[in-house]
Amino acid sequence: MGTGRSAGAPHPNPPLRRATIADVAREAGTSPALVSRFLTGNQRVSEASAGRIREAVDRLGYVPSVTARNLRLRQTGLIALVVPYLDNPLYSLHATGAERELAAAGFLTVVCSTRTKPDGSYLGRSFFDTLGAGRVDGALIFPYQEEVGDLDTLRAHGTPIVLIDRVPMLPDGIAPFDAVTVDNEGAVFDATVRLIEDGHRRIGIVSLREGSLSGTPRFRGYRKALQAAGIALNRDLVALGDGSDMGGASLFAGLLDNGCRPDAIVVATTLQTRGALDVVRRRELQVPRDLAVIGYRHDQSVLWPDIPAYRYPGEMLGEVAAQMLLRRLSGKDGGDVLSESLGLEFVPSSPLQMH
Amino acid sequence: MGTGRSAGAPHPNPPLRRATIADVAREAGTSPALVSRFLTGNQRVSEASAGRIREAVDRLGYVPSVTARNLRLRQTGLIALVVPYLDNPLYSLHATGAERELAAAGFLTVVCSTRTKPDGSYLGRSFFDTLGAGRVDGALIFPYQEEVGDLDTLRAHGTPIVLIDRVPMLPDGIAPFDAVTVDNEGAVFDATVRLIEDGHRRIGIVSLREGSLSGTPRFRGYRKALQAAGIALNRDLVALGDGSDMGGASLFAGLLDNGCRPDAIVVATTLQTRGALDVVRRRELQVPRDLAVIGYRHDQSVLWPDIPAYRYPGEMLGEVAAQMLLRRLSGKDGGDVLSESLGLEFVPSSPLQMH
DNA sequence: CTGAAAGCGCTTACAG
DNA sequence: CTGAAAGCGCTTACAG
Repeated sequence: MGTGRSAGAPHPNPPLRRATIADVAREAGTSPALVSRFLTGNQRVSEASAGRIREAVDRLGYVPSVTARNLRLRQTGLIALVVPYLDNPLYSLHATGAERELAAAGFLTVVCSTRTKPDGSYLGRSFFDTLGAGRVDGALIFPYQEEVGDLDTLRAHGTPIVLIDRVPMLPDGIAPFDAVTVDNEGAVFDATVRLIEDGHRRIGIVSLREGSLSGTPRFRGYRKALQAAGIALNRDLVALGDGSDMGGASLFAGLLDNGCRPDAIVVATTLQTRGALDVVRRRELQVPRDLAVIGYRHDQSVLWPDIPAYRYPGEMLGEVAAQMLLRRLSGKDGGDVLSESLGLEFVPSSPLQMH
Repeated sequence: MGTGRSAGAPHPNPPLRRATIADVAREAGTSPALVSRFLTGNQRVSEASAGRIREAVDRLGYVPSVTARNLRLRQTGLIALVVPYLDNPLYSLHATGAERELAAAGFLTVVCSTRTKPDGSYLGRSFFDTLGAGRVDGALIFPYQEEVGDLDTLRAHGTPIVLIDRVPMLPDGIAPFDAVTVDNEGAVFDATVRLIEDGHRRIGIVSLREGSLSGTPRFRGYRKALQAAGIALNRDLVALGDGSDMGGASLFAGLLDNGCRPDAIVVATTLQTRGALDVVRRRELQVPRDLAVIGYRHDQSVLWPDIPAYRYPGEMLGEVAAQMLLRRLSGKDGGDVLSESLGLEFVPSSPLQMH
């Protein structure tokens, strides 16, 4: 089953010159200005003119040039969605939500992944300079810490920006950005409290590195919940590190094997949850009998075994961020920085229950 | 854990007028034409001029207007990726592969989903008309049968198109399109042959509706393999229908329950495979002991239980399609229709093996 | 190597 | 309600 290639029939090429607004005006016996007014609907046009223009448009199959319109209006009709990768379901959910909102408002969504998969290399400031050069009307950005300075470069071009998922530490001199964030601290706090209420005391956590943008709030939620219950933090029960499913599997297995004997574990990202469940399955652990596990999930994922989980609101994140950017573009918001935080829904069990 | 909102510090707005090429020319004491020649690198410029222009550019922080350039050059630097949904990993893989290739060639990728999730409604011809109005330089399209006529509308605008995954039936009068397809017939044929070689005779299939663009070649592969082995086709062993994971679960469960007693089943799409595995798990079937199952998978998916599967080359599909479109845009290909078919790799077991 | 001029296809004050 | 004209910011023959 290899890769085939073939070349078949001749390819048709339609080199027809496209009609312009001047052509339409000539055909309708009027001026380009009037045609423009009719088409944009910005000003009244007499019924007689309207009819003739309509006919001319039909006859010539006229479609306005968006590029020319954009040059004149100093806009692009484009919004960039900047994410690390596209093949992570996390980000494709952002794209789904954002694209729907933006399309409804007449914008096209440009996707840009800042790290190309193999070497994880970073596009760098030149990319943001390019984006800022009037290439798009605005940008939805899932930010990495290292990009912060470049984001300000982009903003200096006058491009409105809304951050998605988290807000990086801003150095002095960098004003805050509009942002839609996720309440990871709340979710992990909530998860830990649930486990405590179920009588667990040796509660482990698998999460991202502390000090990282995503890891810090999660760990804080865990710590606060223990603290509130008067349970001492046991470092042996804490496994922070790589966020991939492989990483999650290693960290989770580490907690099982380092002698700390957890009776419950919170896994604080979707990918790590997948990896942890792989360990659970391979070791044939009975959850929650042998061990209680609460994880993270995306909207779509099916978990097995079917543990409770917090649902990352990926699609809504893109949606809300897009709405915020559209509000910003409409100029209706004052000068205040916009900020919104989305909660994670607790899902006791997978939706796919049958047979 | 609800949804919070807040408004904080004042928002900075940088209303600076962007420098134009005329500003640079004035600053450098030369003409816009020369600045343009220097920046595009299209013609020689004296060292003296070059130096002054470089300085002026730096001093003014000049960044060329892509829109103006586009109007003049009658191009957009944009390629559309048109898919049904964005939240299906299938399509986000296309996006990943395509975006990487296109970005390397200096193009931005515009994503357009033709069906909005809730009602499955279709954007329709007007969408393709909009796209064709010089909005993009080309399009990568995952086609639905119902869109075929509209595709020709788009092509009539002169927009180069490459089809992804499959080629719809073209009515008379519609010339064929460049396309990168997937050899689903080969994969299902191969899977069925494997099962036959393992001694199975009552081999069932879960797949998409016959007559559909995706279902027809798969079923053909199944039928041919049986035929080649002299095994009669048993309609009771054939379960074709809905392509979702829910659908796959139902169809698979149907085969188990309709009395036809299959000893092996081919599941011919990724989502259906997920659903089928859900049934396997809930019924605690031992595979392959009780039943041999061969499925489909994406690059990323982890299967449990860990059955053999054919890997859909999603990312490479986007990549190859992008390359084909770029070749077409470069005008290096003659008039022949381009066509390429990608095979599905057989994966005996999941990559995530550990602990 | 360099400049003046035209033009890409629109939209919008400015007059009438 | 309508038209002539200017201009959005580039690039590229056309001259020199």
